[in-house]
Amino acid sequence: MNEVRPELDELLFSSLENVLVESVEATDMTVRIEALSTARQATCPGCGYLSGRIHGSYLRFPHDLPTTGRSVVVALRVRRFVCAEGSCSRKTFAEQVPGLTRRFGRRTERLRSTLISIGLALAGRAGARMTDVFGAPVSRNTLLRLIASLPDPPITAPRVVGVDEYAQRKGRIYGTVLVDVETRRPIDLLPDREADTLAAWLAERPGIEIVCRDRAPFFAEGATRGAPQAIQIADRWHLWHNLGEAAEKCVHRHRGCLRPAPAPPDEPPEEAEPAASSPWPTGHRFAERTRAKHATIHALLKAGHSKRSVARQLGMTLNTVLRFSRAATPEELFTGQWQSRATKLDAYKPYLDLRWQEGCTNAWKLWEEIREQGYPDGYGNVRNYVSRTLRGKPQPVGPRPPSARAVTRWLLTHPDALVESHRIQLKAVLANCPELDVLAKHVRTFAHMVTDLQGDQLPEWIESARAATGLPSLNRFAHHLERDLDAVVAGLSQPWNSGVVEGHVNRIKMLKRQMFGRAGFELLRKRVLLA
DNA sequence: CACATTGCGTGCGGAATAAA
DNA sequence: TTTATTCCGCACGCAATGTG
Repeated sequence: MNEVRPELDELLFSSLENVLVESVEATDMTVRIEALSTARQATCPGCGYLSGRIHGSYLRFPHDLPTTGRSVVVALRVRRFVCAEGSCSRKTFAEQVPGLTRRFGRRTERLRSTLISIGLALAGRAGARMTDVFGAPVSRNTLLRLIASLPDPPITAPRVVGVDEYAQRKGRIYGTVLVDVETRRPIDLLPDREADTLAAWLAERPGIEIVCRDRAPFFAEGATRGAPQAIQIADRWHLWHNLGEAAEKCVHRHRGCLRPAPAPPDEPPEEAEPAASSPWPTGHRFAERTRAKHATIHALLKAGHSKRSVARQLGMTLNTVLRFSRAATPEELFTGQWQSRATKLDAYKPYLDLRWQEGCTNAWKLWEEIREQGYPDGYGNVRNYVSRTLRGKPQPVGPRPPSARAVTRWLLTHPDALVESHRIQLKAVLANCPELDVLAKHVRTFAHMVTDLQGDQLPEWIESARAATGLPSLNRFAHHLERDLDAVVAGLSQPWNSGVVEGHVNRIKMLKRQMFGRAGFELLRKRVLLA
């Protein structure tokens, strides 16, 4: 046993000197390590002087890292020293084993730091559940308190700083994240998004040369006041994002142009379906009934039955049978008195067809829409039209038109990265609508500016975009850029990419989701900066 | 926040040890 | 032997830590 001891010290407290392990005993649930401190002297926490005069000793029981799911307790004999320093206010003090214990600590330092890591990664409740599994169960409060006790992370003075907002409570409470764009690390979190707060923060760090921000006015103002020496950059991520939003609005406005022009795909079905000339398309109930009757009557006549007998068998008037027998095809009979009579709905049918193609199959909603446009009658006829005519038609005559969002995505994707079929569809849409084609050209030149750092071309781009007719959202976007021209030109000319900043905003969103409800801003801040 | 647990500071007194 | 000093265990109250 005596030869084992030094090895146990090595194994259990390898990095610690002055700890001697006496014995280890394990039960089902716990492991108990008997150990004692062997240092000759200890430092008085009151005056800082070393003392070797032992006053007494006692056992303390710090919890240690669990092994194999069993909790570990060290039964550690520590000594109390007499402080010989006359000027010191205290008479005795308890020794601490550096790296193992701290004053008042109920856990070893390594268990403590492990719990802190769990807290930083998972925060309160989730972390507490983790510690159960881990074998050192603690409450969520303890984890949060451990995080709170962490020293404030040192805030470095960055050269290129990224600024963005994040939501603590979406729509209500917003804060500001600051990122060192060069090291890609978050440097600080501010509890609000006021220009004053940002200005004060920046003013304390005169070394800042470049501020990457979005075009929110409070950040522009804060940066101007707090870091007048710095170049402001409207970051490219946001520029591109905002362009995307403007583009989607434009496309949505022109959503009527998205249906591909009735070119090649529409012709073959027309040829393949000569019945298209018939006023009653297949699928219509009346037409089906007439076709069925026509077939039955002609079959019976061909089988040798007399017209009178057929009429008796089918419960029809002789006249009816005569009418059917004279018609060679059922289509000849599609000439009822209601046929091709004008209805009040006629004026709205093209609109209804369009909406149906767009995917709106809710008759009530369609009725509400055309009622807005002046349709005087009730819901009934609209329902009939939808259920008989539109629903009877196999809905997509030709491919469904792409959604505004899809077209926007194609517009914003580099042409080379676009799938073949999307490229063809996009080409068709642009050929169909000159305004969208203009939009596409602007998006492409903007993309070129963004990727090739061609900020000097911006004024020209803005002028052209503002003049583009039929694209008010693009005009507005260009107008906004013009108002922040210097920063945007800088953003398009500098290599700083602030996708980094956006990444951190997303990470905060995730951390926040794991954050114990009342833990508050300070804890969130520590987790963002330390985790 | 209220409450429980446990480390800490302190003094007391007996035992051990050293010096007179 | 007496006396001084140190060691050591104990009890008590305070305060830091931990829990729900």
